Amino acid sequence: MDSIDRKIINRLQQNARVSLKALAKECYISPPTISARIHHLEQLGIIKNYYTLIDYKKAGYHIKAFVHVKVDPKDKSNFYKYIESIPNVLECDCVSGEFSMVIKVIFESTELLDSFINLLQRFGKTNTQIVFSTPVDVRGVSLSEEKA
Amino acid sequence: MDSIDRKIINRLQQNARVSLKALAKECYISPPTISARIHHLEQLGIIKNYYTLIDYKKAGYHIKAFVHVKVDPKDKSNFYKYIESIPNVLECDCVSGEFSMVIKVIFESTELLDSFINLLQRFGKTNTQIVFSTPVDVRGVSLSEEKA
DNA sequence: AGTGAAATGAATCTGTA
DNA sequence: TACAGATTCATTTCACT
Repeated sequence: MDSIDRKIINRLQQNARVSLKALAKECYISPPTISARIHHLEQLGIIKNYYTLIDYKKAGYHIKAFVHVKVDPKDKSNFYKYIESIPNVLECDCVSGEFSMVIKVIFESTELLDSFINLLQRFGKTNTQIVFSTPVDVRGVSLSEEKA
Repeated sequence: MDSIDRKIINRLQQNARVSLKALAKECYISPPTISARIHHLEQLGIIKNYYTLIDYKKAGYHIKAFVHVKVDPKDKSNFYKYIESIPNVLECDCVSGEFSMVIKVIFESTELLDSFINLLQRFGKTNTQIVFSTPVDVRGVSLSEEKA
């Protein structure tokens, strides 16, 4: 991981569909080298996936929420299996604090969110935050492009 | 938005770098048509961005956390400007409940997270959840490909 | 690791239905 | 809206530094 790799990663985070040619120009190295570096970063697992961000509201998902669940440690593996299988789950993290799980979900309506929460109750107490607006939408980090 | 558009969106969410040719084959229509549909979806704002998901730990960001902040409504616009400018912020949502803001952040160390939280105090009371593990990492929704 | 030139393969443009 | 064929453009391979 040198400064060129970091520059490549930064550009790919901003736009995953940027061409090798454009990257080559910006990094002052040739397209074959860019290609080789990207493959290397993929192999190392630093680049995990190329993902398309869509407007969920325009796709009919009007409700976004963070659902917190207090899951008993012994139910964790069942919980993980269940939560993975729900397509409405956009992310799930195990965190410190009273509620051990944070789940980011989207639903077409509050009714569907409600029935999801009801199903979750079997794993433990829940607490839900409805999202009103998103001042900073899903984005990547800018890695420092200094030599370091 | 017909079933072909939904199929295109689903594939792009799984892999933003899939070729038009591959998409054309899977949707049983020609590459130029795929291209036109994608441009149309971009124009409508349904497709917002193509984004690369990286392994933050491997990039040196060992700490991920959700920071909740109780922001006074009159400070909101200052808060938005500030939070937008911090590269460590991966997402920020305005939510219901006692703490009006949820910020997803990554940092190289707990010390850097701590100094960020200190700076946030000027906007209001904070509460932080450190992420231990991520059972479901950032992903998209599968839109139904049925005719509907 | 890096390159330039050739070969391959993909995306766009033009015509047309 | 959709297509097929021609052109343009990007990506990969390869021989070489």
